[in-house]
Amino acid sequence: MNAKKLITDNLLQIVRKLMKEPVDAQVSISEKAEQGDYYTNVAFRLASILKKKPLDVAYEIKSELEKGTKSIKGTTGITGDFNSAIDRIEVANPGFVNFFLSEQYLRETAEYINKKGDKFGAGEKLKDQKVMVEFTDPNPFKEFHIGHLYSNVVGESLSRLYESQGATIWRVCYQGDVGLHVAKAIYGMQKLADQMPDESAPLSIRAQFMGEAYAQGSKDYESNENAKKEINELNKKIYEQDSSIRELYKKGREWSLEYFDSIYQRLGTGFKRFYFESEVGRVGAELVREFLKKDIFEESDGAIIFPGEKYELHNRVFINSLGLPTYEAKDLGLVPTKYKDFPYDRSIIITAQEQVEYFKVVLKALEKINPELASKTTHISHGIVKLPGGKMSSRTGEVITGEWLMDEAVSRIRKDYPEMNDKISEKVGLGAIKFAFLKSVIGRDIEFNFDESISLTGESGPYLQYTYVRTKSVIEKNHESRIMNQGKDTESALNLEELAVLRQLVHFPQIVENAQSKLSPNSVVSYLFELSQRFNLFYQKHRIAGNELRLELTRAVGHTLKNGLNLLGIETVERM
RNA sequence: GCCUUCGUAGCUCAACGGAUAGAGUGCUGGUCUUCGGAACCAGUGAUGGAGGUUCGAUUCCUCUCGAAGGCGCCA
Repeated sequence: MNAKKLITDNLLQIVRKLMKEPVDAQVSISEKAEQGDYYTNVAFRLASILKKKPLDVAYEIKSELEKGTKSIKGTTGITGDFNSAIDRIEVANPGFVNFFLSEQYLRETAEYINKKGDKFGAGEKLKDQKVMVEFTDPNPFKEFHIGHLYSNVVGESLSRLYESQGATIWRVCYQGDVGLHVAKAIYGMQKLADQMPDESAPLSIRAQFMGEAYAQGSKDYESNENAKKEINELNKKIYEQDSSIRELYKKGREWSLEYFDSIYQRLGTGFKRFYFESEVGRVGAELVREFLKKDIFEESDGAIIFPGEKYELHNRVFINSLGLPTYEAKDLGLVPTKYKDFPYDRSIIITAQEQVEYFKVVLKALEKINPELASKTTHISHGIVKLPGGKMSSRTGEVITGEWLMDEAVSRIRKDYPEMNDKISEKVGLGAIKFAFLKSVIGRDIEFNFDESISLTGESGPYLQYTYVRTKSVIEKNHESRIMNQGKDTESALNLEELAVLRQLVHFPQIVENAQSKLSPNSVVSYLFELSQRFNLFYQKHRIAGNELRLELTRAVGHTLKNGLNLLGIETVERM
């Protein structure tokens, strides 16, 4: 199955023969049909060392390869032999060596994929690895906005990519249940007490009330001196777990968490553990005080800071002058707490990019305290979701919530396709959102415009789901009409469109592996879209029913689309 | 002021240092005796600017212009 490995191994032998020093022989996927299925640029590297022309070296490599190629062991599945997998080798200006897969190999690929089914695309690179992934991180008492939704979609997809390579994943979520925002929300709850819904009210009503309460408290905090004082007092009470606010605190926290749970369920994320700031603050503060004695931290203006400036970063306060742990200290305390629960090989923390500089400092402090855990921790940042109408602000209540976006996408689908049932429109609507979020590189901002971003045609989630449905439908129809197979058609050459599809299918496992190591779900998105394009063109030009090879190919496309969409957290439907 | 990230078609996005910079959308014009038209085909159109490194630069380095984010008691 692994043609790339076959080429690489043979290439390495040749390189070793031509060169005294080891040179890395890279084999890449070609981008154009006339450039074959794989190419290597190794001739360029050799040329500068050998002081020859790249083109001459390329020809030399080609003839060496043609002279003696060996099969390799361990190539799973089909043809593990170079000569039957590779149809021909071509040299192209100014020194590329291109490899063309044989038709036999491509035909066998479709069979191979159908045998693998749901497992096609999976690898074992990270077998036995334990990875903890922290993402979404909304704050109780505040709303779940589209930024959280984006973070969730990114985190879920990265988790699935890790899982596809054999890793054991713990999804976790870290939430701020103490702090000024909570005080603001509780203040708002008190002020709006007469509007507070009953316990028995629907979740959406209670969640909406919490959003309003926070906005109210937030507004008053800035415009009203007395309110500000009062909220600061509330904040202290929260840390002290004062009985006067216990009821409201409990209620607000529960409502929020219940609401978040309903969202995770809808999105398909199963968190293994929820962490709260209230539980890691003390651990963090103790760590800071302990290492204050060892001069890792310093006292400054009554606070305890980490002197990031010593390491070309910036200073940050870990314990404020009131003696309370800041976010920094809490994050520090979170690390060993996590590790105790799940002794990971790698811990990934996903946040928006505004925390990039912040995390550099925290991780530097961690490095001084616990180098081992620091080396296992990676911070990954994603961009923010930008709205055309200006910035989103949760302080003023001008937010787009995650739920609103999901509902809006689903109702858009319902409007366009009224006969579709609710279960399907839900999957298609969420698919459109997830696709829109994952098609760009993680780390860049997303320019969000509902009409353009949540597309139902062209490069979109629904297009891929539609293509999947089409593969299913065609196979089903073929079955119903009992069109008998006209023979396996092994003699006639594959046509251009069949070739295009097969040559795309071959690369899926490599794309997945690469997407995991580069943390780029967007490369899976591009791949699946191109596969769909090729399949739809093939469908347009050729009749599938009654032709065994084409049916086999159609099935293989179906499996690949399903597996690929699954990596993006997008569900397929059988009908739409 | 300092630090980080980013400037690619009208718009939204791609492109391990590789070949003629790809898509979607928009606009123009086409395809149907429907195995699902949420489809398919053709045309249109781009690397902010100036240097440098390299066989080769959207990608790496320097400068410059522009945008976003961050910079001790928020998270």
